[in-house]
Amino acid sequence: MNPGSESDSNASGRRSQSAFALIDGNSFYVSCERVFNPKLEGRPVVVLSNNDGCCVARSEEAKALGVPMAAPYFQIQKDFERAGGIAYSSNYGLYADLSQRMMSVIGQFSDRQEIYSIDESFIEWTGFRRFDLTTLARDLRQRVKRWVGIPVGVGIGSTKTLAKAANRLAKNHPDFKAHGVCNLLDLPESLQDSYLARLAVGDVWGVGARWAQKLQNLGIRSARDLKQVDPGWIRQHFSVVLERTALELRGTPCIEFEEAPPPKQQIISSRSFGQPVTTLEELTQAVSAYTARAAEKLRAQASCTGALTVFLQTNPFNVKEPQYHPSMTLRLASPSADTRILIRAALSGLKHLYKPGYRYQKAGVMLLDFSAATVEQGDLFSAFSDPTTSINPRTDRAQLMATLDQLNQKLGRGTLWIAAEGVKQNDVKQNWQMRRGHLSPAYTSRWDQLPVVRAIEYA
DNA sequence: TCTGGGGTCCTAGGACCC
DNA sequence: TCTGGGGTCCTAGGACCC
Repeated sequence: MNPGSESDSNASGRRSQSAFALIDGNSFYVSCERVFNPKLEGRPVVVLSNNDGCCVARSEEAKALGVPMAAPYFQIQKDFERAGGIAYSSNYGLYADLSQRMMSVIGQFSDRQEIYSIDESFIEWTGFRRFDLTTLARDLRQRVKRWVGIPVGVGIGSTKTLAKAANRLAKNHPDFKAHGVCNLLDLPESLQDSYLARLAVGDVWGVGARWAQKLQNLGIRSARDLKQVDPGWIRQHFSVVLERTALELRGTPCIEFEEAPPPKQQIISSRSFGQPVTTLEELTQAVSAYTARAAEKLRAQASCTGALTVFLQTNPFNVKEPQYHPSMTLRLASPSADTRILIRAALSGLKHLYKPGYRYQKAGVMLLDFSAATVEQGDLFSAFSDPTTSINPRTDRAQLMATLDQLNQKLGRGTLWIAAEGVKQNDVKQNWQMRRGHLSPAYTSRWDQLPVVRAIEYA
């Protein structure tokens, strides 16, 4: 673009400017719980991480009570409940389902959508010149609320970072809060800047706690300050990543819009245990279950893995106990996505790592070094069929895994599993399985837990 | 007693190659 | 006294995101 061209030099240059909107669900997990439980409206509500550990979502009322993000629940439980607060265990099945519905409604408002996380989505509105984007955003909000039941905020700007900033303002700034929409493109640059000046530098997308502190020490306190610093200087003193953020604040798009997420380069499956675990037998079950989960994800993106890391961990918060945090990476003879092969490798690693006498708090597996399933490399010694049978180990294996996935998808996770994952005795949970003491029903994904509507009789 | 579970990108330094 | 230059790959660590 010519430096002197209108859209480049003109501060408010709306003419051919790109336009992005960021839409996100307000306190998303809490809002999901509220959809089917309207009694929660107006009350302090938090949703907890796995094992009912930390508060990962807070309603406005809970924030007003001073519950910090990621607060360990056991530390605040007493005060919170005394103040009328309610806590829920994470019900990911429910949140994932409502997320899909929300995303598909949002997708009706543009042909370019990037689903950025379970509760956030960018859409591109570049070239929507005949629309008033603020009005369009309000329509979007209404439709999501009416059709899905989730309240959302919308921020609009000429780059993804500015759309993020606008979204922040839409939620927190009194000028926008009422309508939940902030459209920076509608404002002259001087006014934009005065709003950016109200946004702490640490609230800018891409600026974490570390950099925020360092920036503040240098006198760069707001989004506007960061916008006005020379990007080259930022690159020198921080990194090319933060330089891009600074450029984005100036209206220069540097961050790709990704309609289709690229395949993952690594897959992790790990969990903290419901209770400390000491025996190899329990660890074997847990590691097998996590490996099965990781293998399922691997197949879902049509990859094979060439290597796998197993790790164990004692509770790092328990400083009085002896700590042990070993890991081991195993290479497979040839890339695979077969749960049985992966479990075998993981368990052989586990046997090396396991030492009795520790109270283990967490275990996990990581898959790395992926290749496409379609170009799976044969192994000279196993690729040939046993001449006495008609079994082809490679294709039959893929078919078996596909059948496993189909059944578990159709009939629910846990319909078919590898015996090494263990068997519940009389429906009693194994120690390693996570605690979920405050779980709401799977309203939308289980027949036996559908919400029931009772007729109300009027006198 | 109880403290989440995923991911990505960038950089620096060392090993190694021609 | 003088002691190449350019490249790739891998790993660890540090930052960030939700």
